[in-house]
Amino acid sequence: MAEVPDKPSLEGLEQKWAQRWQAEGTYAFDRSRRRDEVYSIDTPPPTVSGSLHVGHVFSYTHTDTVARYQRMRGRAVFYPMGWDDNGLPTERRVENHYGVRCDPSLPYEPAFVAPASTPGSPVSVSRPNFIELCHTLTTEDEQVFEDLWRTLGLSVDWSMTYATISDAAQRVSQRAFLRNLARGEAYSTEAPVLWDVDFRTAVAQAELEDRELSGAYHRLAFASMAGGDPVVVETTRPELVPACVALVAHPDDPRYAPLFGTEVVTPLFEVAVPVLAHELAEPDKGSGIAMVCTFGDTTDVTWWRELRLPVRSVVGRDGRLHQARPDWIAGPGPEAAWAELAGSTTVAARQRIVELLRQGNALLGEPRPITHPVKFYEKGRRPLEIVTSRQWYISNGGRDEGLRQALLRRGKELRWHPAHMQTRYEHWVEGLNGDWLISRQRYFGIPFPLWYPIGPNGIVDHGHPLVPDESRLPVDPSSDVPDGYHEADRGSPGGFVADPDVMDTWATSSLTPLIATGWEEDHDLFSRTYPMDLRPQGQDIIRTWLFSSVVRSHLEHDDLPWTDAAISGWVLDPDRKKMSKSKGNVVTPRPLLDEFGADGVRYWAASGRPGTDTATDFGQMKVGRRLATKILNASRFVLSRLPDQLAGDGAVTWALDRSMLAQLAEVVADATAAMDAFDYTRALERTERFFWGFCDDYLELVKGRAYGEAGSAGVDSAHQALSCALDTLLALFAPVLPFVTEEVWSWSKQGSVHTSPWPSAARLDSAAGDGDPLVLEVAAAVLGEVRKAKTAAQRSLRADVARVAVTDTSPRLAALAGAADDVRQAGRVERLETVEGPRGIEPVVTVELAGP
RNA sequence: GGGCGAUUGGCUCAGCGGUAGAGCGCUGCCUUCACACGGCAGAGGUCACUGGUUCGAAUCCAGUAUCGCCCA
Repeated sequence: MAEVPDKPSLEGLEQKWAQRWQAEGTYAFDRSRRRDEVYSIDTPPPTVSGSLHVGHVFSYTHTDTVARYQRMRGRAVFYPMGWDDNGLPTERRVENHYGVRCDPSLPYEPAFVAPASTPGSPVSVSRPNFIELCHTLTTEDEQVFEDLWRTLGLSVDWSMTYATISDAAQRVSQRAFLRNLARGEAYSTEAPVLWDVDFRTAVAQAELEDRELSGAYHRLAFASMAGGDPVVVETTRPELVPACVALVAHPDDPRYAPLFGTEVVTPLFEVAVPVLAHELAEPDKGSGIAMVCTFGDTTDVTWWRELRLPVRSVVGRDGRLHQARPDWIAGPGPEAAWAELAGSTTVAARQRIVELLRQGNALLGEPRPITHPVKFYEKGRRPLEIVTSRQWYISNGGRDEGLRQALLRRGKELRWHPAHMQTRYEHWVEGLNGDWLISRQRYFGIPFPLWYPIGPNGIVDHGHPLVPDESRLPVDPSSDVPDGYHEADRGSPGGFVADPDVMDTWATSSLTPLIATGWEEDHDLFSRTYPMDLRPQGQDIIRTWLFSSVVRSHLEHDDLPWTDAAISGWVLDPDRKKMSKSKGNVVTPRPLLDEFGADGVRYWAASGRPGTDTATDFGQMKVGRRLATKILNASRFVLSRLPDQLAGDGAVTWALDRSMLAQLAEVVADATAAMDAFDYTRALERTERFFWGFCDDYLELVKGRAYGEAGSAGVDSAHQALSCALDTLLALFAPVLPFVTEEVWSWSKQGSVHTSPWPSAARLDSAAGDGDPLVLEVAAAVLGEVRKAKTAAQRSLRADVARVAVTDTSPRLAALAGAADDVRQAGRVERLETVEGPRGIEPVVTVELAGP
């Protein structure tokens, strides 16, 4: 039966088995199984517009080892793939790829064909055309990802694939939003928001990052209306002087206490503003008194809100100062000053106003250069501005202490791997300072399923949005019409207007546990897969994806979306530097798979425990490939020795064989415990260490007997033990090395190793009977001494040995006796003598080689 | 500024209270009938530093330093 190739090879295994697995439905989810028999995985949907790098391979392999283990444990594994093709990253890629720019004012062109090559300046296209291009490109990108995943051997059920821009995902996303709205968890409000002037959209707290920027403190003189010396303010943003609404100092600051309640006059613009007290003013910073502008930074927003200050906005959504003169700037001097600044960017305005201040003797001394942290959108290139606009929010505990505490409790309920990642979650939730801003002023995304009534007076009523029935979802309010209205009512008094925004990507991807499991779309599937078991993801998106998913499930179902979260570490470049496109050190996975094979690359990936940063290590991939080759060859040896039908009663009787199985039983127990704790690395290490010993020692010791050289005694036992050990080892390696194990499995068996049962330590223990691990240990040690003597004498390992004398303790000699014949055969030893030493003696092995 | 993690042979890492481990690399040997994309063996470390707890610390505690990441 065994069809063992003469020259087994790893070449082509990926293609061969990927096709076979697909054709045979090896990884198909069995949806007849009950929830408690299912293992359900919330796979991170990769951003298909992003470039593939070795980090993807790393973390997705981790998840796959868990999936494969659970499958072998008898669970029906629900392991779908998703594509995150919705949102800003896709828009950017489409803009760059085709050289286009979306202009929502243009009409749809049915015959539009994308430019073949990137022209010099972007071509403006209508919103529907733009969205078509997004769909076209993401479809291509998804195919590239899927091909890679198949080559890597991810055991996903490809029939369950979802995309975050699909109709089903849009329905789920809009439905979840409408329910948030109905329960009062979603609301819109007009408020200051952080605004990226290049992307022209609001951004959420979770998407901010601080960057160190060089700037300068400018000392500005504000004349006091109470008389006396001017008040000196130090600011990094003098261009915001026209937006100044107050000065604040710390309430305990004796320098400014006498001024509280008085007014000062802003330089150049001659606006009277109050001097106020607030704890957030830092006496050590600059002159200790700050200019409050609407709005220069987030502290300004706090002061504006808590001190109930007016809004005097000067920066527009394009990042430029308004053209029109604000009405609080009046008089010849101020108006002339404004005219100098109107319409310019903040950077240009800053330069100009410094000159004007200097001319007006309001600038004291020269600007003092500093570096300071400035808030950026994580994908942005210019500092964020703060503008006031109407936006949609979902409660996330940032403004509701009860909800915050509930979400912190959810974080404690979740089992984190590694455990310390929970701290990241807690710190984030504790530090939230506002609700979750989910609206984005962009195009390729899921629209808010909302319209607003327009009063007879033409005023839009944002307080009473018109919502569709859930059965109508998904809706696009820009083309669909609210119930009870006609298209002709759009935009007219007494009619309606569509919400123009789309939801942020995270507002949809926070719902992947609901999208993947078919919430309200496929009740049967949902009942078998939700709540899910595992969320695997990167540590960088704990505050975004993980947290927002917890928020949505908590609000929608009052539960956690999964029981376990496995957080993977970073993949670093070969020099342990973090990979980034800008450094140009990104390693792409295709060439690695070609060079080392999927098993080799997976072996490297599996060396990274959850949460551990791991350097890209070609050496480890080479080692993995060598291990795969070794498995191939050792298996060929074992299987080619075995008869078609194992003879005898199937019992393992020989002491050495029983010893090996007893050792293997320990390995299985250890590996099983490790896999249960998501420690695939330890499971692999234990298996691998045993396997090399198995090859170096046990196979050498058993070789002669398995060949039948020593007569029939123990032949059946050897065959039985070899067969059992091989099956066990293949199963233990299968989660990490799916291709080589499947290939070898197919030489002697029907079906897939990946759907065979995970080995049982108890079964091996029972097969080992009274087997004592010490037998193989001592026999291997003696054999090792024999090899060492031959190596030292520069002789071939086949050289004959006249005599071996072993001095050791009684129990160890007794163990050796059980394998004496095997040791003599393997070492080509003529005489094996033993001398019993006292307890605690160090073993001594004397080897006398035969003549040359 | 606050927090989290790391610091073990040249490199990558395991060990986490009882005489320092693995792989890679390096050196030497072996053309062995499963494997030369191999095998066997050898050399190589005062476990970052300073204190403390303990009969005993790489392992527990405190502090210091360096590195990485997260949040201000």
